[in-house]
Amino acid sequence: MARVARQTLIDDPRVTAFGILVEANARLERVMAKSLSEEVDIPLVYLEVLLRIARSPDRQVAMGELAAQISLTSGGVTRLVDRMTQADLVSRTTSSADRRVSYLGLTTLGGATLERALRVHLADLDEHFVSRLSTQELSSLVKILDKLRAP
Amino acid sequence: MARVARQTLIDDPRVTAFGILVEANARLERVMAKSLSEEVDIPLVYLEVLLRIARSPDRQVAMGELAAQISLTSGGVTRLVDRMTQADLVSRTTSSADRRVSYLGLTTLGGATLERALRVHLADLDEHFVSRLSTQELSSLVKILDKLRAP
DNA sequence: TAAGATTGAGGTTTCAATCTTC
DNA sequence: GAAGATTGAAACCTCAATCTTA
Repeated sequence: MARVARQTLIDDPRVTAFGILVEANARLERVMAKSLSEEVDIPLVYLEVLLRIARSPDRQVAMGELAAQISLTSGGVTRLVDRMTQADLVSRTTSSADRRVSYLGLTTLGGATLERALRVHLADLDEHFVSRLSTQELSSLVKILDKLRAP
Repeated sequence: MARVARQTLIDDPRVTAFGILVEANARLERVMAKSLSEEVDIPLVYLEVLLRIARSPDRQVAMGELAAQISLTSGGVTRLVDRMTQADLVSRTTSSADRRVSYLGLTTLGGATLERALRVHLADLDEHFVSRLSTQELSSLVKILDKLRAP
């Protein structure tokens, strides 16, 4: 019957599974963002940017690469970096090899802010993420999610 | 040493684990959104709303409940529903029991759009989500993420 | 007074067009 | 012409204040 078929479509376990992923992610991001905003006075995306820079070779990232890593468009990253530059957290330097690309680095304040933010973030992760899972569950989760991450 | 400590903080496995969750989620949402936009001409959040309504008792949801489910503020939901009403996908009806609350239901077009969108969405899920995991991995993932979802 | 929803103001992101450099 | 980054316009969301009903 059509009605039964429609019901099945709506409650399809694949749809539900994806929904649970989205919900878990949204909830965690909300919690992390609130905490960072209150205790370090930066939005969550700032931490993501600072972290990507710190983890990059020579602690420098090209704008385009950063855009891909944090899932924003190039225009979005341009403005985001504008704000972070205004706040003296990052600084731009144009590449000497290819003057179209501009590299992003941490300022002194940016490095210090990253460290403060990471301590707050780790406490949040312990409270809302790690403590809810066993060691095995956490490693399974990472292993599985990693398969979903690559293009 | 300070330098070693900082390095460890940046590469802490808990931070990395959360980062992988965010990346996997972002990538999947991007893919799903692109596909829905191209093939059904609706944003991903429209599907989320249509689905929440269809899954609710009597196929009706209060605005506030919807806001909690899809992780938006009440103001955000008001405008989202405005747009969807404009597109004749949903309709508001004020509750007779409590005239402060307004319930959201599917229009005929909304129901048909939901069905079309779900078929596209399921194909995407198979291609980018389900096919990358074993049956066991998928069920593990759901079980683990479910623990991270509750408040 | 409190709860549910809406509105105005402000901030962030996307999309498309543009500018610069290769 | 193509790639990397930026800009203007528009879309969307949040926050706080407001309106309505309980």
